[in-house]
Formats: sequence, structure tokens, C-alpha cells
Amino acid sequence: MDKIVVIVGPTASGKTALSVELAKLFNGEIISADSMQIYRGMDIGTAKVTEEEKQGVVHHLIDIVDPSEEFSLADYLELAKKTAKDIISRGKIPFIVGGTGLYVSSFTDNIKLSPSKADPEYREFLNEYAKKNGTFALKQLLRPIDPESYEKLYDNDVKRISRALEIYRDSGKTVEEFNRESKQDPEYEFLKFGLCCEDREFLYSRINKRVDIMIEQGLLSEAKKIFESDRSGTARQAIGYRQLDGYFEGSMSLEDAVESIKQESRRYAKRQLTWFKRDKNIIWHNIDIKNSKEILNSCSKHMEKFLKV
RNA sequence: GGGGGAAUUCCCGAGUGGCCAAAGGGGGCAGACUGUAAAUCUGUUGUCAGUGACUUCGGUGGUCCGAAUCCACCUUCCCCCA
Repeated sequence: MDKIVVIVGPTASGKTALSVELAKLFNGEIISADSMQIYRGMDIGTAKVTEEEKQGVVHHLIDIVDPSEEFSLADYLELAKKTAKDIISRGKIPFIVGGTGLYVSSFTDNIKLSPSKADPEYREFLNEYAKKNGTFALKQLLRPIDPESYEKLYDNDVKRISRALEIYRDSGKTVEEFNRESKQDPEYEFLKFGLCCEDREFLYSRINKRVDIMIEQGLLSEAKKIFESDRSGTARQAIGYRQLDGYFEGSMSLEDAVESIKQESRRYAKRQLTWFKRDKNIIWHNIDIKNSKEILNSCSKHMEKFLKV
């Protein structure tokens, strides 16, 4: 089986630097697994790798769509699979690197997605329905057609209730049916590294610091441009830009907006950690215990063993 | 110098005699997550034993069977007049 290396971790944990070093050492190319770095023009706020940081290592799935375009898990999986195949065909090793847990694990678990695409109009309708009648009423729509999901989902989980309804409407099958059919045999062998912290505060202060640096680097003018351009629902969610919208609209002071960016980033990191902790195959390294050189060495050893077998 | 108001659990903030370990929100912590995922949702949040006890509502003292809630004094902060 072909081999792929995975590097995950919360925001600001140092994935980029580690991945570039490892890719240089082991003849690799990087496939980004980041739902926001796919967008062109959103560079500073998403902490996108700079040309200098790339050090000549080829990066894929960065800057591939315009902020006005929607992007989804399905799009990602299709592109990532194609890219991985291509990298391997050229005799190199793919490194999947990123913080979007859903993207990473959907790839590594080789999930087969249900064929139902997003239906914006229907979603809009369901949203309105929930607003008018309450989320509980929305959930009642699910009861007759998909009792399994009805039991499973929370009343307020409008997004998942809507998706379940959407899938049923499109295919006549339930999410749970698709979920059971989604498991496929793995196509690759993975070596997974995770960057983490023994002390959460260490990570949080790194995040805070990085946000300050983003501001210094000109996040404001970048976000202003994005603010003034068309944005898809997906791009609109990006931390850093979302909070600055309020400032540009005049409803929030700059200071509050920056504080909010830091806080949302911290909370995001927490959620990322929760997601990745679930995967028992990840080899973790604590960035507050070991320095980057030690981590690189440790990873290299694992790599050698992984590639030999 | 005179007059008025405020002080609540990590923060904001409700509570004006028992139903108060104290609403609600934020934050923290933990969890979920299959086509919006940097999104969305859930649980928990004084302490200790776990259907009970203990400590807490600026401080000290008092009233009362009973106080975060009433009284006195003190401390700090805010506003108004001088």
C-alpha cells in the first residue's frame, strides 16, 4: 500500500514549519487540509505559508478558489485524492497537513460520501421554517422519515437536522443509511503526527501573539478587501475576517474585534484538539516540552521506520 | 466640604428576609461532528463527601427562628452640588 504522512494539530502549533522540514528531508509534497487556506486573497488571517516558508517544497490545495465560491468536504476529498495519487506517481511522498479535522479524517478513513449535494434553496427554506416555528418543529419533520436521526440529533442542531432532511429529499434514503455505507477499505497506509501542548496556556498565548503579528502584518487591509468583495457562506466563516466585519461596519471597536479574534481562535484550537484526540493512531509531540529540532528528529525516526516496512 | 448611588460566585449581571450555592450571558473545562466544519451543536462550572454537609454575595458588628437581601459603622468606586 502507498504511504502518506499526516500532520495535524491546533492552530498556531507549528504544523507548517514541521511539515516543510520533513518534506525536505523525505522528498515530500504537501497537501493542505485547511478549509480556509483554499481561498485566494485570505493570506494573513489564515496564516497561509509564505513563499519563503515553503523553502521550495511544493504545496497543494492552497489558493485554489475565490472567496466568492462555496467549497465543501466533497470538493476537498476529490481534489486531495487526485493530488495524492499524482504525488505518488511522481515518486514522492504526500504530506497531508492541516487543522481541519473533518477534511483530514474523511480522507484517512476513506469515507464514501452520500451523493446528495447541498441544496441552498431547500436549506434556506428549512432555516426560515425553523425561525418561524422553532427548531423543535423543524426536527419533527424528521420523525416520520428518519426516526434514527430523529433520536440521535439535538433539537437545536439545525444544520444536521437540515442535512438529514436534505439527503432524504434528494435520495429517499436516510443519513444513517449512508453513514453505514460510507465505510470503505483504506487505500493508503498512514503515519500520523500531532502537535499539541502539555500546558494549554502555552498554546493560548502563542495564539494571542500570532494574532497581534497578523495585525502588524496588515490583516486589516487584507480583511478590508475581503469585506468589500463578494464572499461565499464558507469564506464568510473565517476567523479573523468575520470579527473585523463588525469593525468595518462600525458596530465594534478595533480593540474589541482583535480581542474577539484571539478568543475565537483559542476556542477553535480547543475544538481541534477535541477532534484530533479521538484518533488513537496519532503520534503526539508537545511543543512546550520539546523544541522544534527534537520534534523533527523524533518524527524523522518514525518516518524512517514507516517508509522501510 | 455637602448630597445621592454602587460593591454578588473567574468576568458581566439578576436577585431587595425563607422556595438561594444564588437567574441569565460570557469565559473556562469536557464532549459531539460524514457535502457550510475557522462552522454548528451538547454537557458541565463554590468545596467535600455524592439523594447530605460545609464555606460564599466589599469588611466588621447587629436585628431576626432565619439575611446576598434589614440596621449601624468602616473601606473602595461612581455621579451631582460647592
